[in-house]
Amino acid sequence: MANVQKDGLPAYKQIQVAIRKRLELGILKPGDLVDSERELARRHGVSLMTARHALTALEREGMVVRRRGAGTFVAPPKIHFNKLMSYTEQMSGRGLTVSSKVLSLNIVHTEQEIAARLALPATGPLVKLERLRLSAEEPCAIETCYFSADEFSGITKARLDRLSLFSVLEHEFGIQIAHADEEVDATTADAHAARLLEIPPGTAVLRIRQKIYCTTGKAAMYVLGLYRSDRHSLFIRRFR
Amino acid sequence: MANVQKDGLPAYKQIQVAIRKRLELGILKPGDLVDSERELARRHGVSLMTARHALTALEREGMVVRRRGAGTFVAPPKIHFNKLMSYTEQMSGRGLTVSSKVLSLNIVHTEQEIAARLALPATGPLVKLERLRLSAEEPCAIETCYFSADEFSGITKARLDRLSLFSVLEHEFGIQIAHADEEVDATTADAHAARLLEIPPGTAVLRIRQKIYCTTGKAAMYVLGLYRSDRHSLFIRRFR
DNA sequence: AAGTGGTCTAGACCACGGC
DNA sequence: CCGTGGTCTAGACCACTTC
Repeated sequence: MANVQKDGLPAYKQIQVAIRKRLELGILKPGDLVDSERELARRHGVSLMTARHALTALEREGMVVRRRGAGTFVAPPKIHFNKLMSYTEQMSGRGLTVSSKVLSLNIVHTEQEIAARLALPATGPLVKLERLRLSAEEPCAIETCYFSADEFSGITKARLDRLSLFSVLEHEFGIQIAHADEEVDATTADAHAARLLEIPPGTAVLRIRQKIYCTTGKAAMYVLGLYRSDRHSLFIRRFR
Repeated sequence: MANVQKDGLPAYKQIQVAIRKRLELGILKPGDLVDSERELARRHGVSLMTARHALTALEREGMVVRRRGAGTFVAPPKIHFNKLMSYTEQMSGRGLTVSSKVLSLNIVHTEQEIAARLALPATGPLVKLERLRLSAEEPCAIETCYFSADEFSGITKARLDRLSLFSVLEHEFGIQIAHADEEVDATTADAHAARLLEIPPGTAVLRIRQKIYCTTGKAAMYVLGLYRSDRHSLFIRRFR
């Protein structure tokens, strides 16, 4: 049968990878017509539903646009909508060099509200990791992460200077990150944040509170981020 | 065959409606186990893939959470993630009464950048509709919409005071809205905006620029929104 | 072991777009 | 008209969770 996954990757994801590669190589350019569902199915030796699955997911990422009767087209910009990526991943995907400075890393017992959001005991020990994110040597964002100290012990300061927190969690702790629910609003930088971000106090910044879930359905991490609004926009795609 | 759509609604959407109704009636509460794919398929007389489609889409809206091996559960909050809704629709969905005040409604020829974003001629006539959005008599947002004056002529000031712009476009102009690409950032209210929103100048506000597309793939409208950050949060769900 | 979601097949008909 | 995406069938096996 053709549905044997000889490698670990499902067929529909392999199709996505193939399309993404054609985009990176410049074979496909924005506006171009992507192979139709039937064409993809034939070429990859899969059924229509599988080829369809690949394209539908790519559309939700904003990579392609599908139009009934017309075809599937490569979307204009190179922005990944609705794609959960760590700061490191997002920025390096745009060719920007990023670095992080760990401002503080300690264990707290007093953040009852955040512990509750992670469905942990109110006084449960939490790792609180505060990092300043820099891109091209300029401070851009402050991210404060909270996660269970019991589950993720041994996260060292040294690692997080260069590695993505996501990759550390995924590779070294075997966590599979599934999705994040985010609350976005605007606020003004207080004195502390303004000094770190090198902006005047009272400047508007984008605030994002993330609750990150893993595939088991558990909330694994809570992140509070403050982003310089002159350096950041959030791109999202919403469907009717 | 069972796949005849005797009414206009596809089977998978009918299943969604049924689940949503059970939630509204209180039969289903957050945390509850939703019918499994097989159960839904049997009950609605559809195939597994169709029942599955219904649940998958509900998950992307944040209404349910799916866990392999365990089941599908009703998600805790009552927030619709990633669901494109007009201001009117969003607010009335939360039981808030909204009203709009049309600040200006005229035709402009000078907004070249916005015309370009809508793929219209640079000097093409654009309807510029500026509205103040109020919720419970309090000013909450300023929304400035731009759309082609040629295509959408006859939009009257009177209608837009109470009707959703989306519903006017969809019902009276036969437009089917498909999705919106949005750019979100933070900025400070200038004197004009601050006066209208009744906040001190310099307050941080959430700025959302929307490009709204219809099912034909055409960009139908461009919207610039300024939202009081003490009254608004944007909720989104992103996937890995 | 039983039940769940995740992937997949090999077809089908429909609605729509462009020629 | 033909090709496209949108919906749908009636099954199948796998990986996983729960008991």
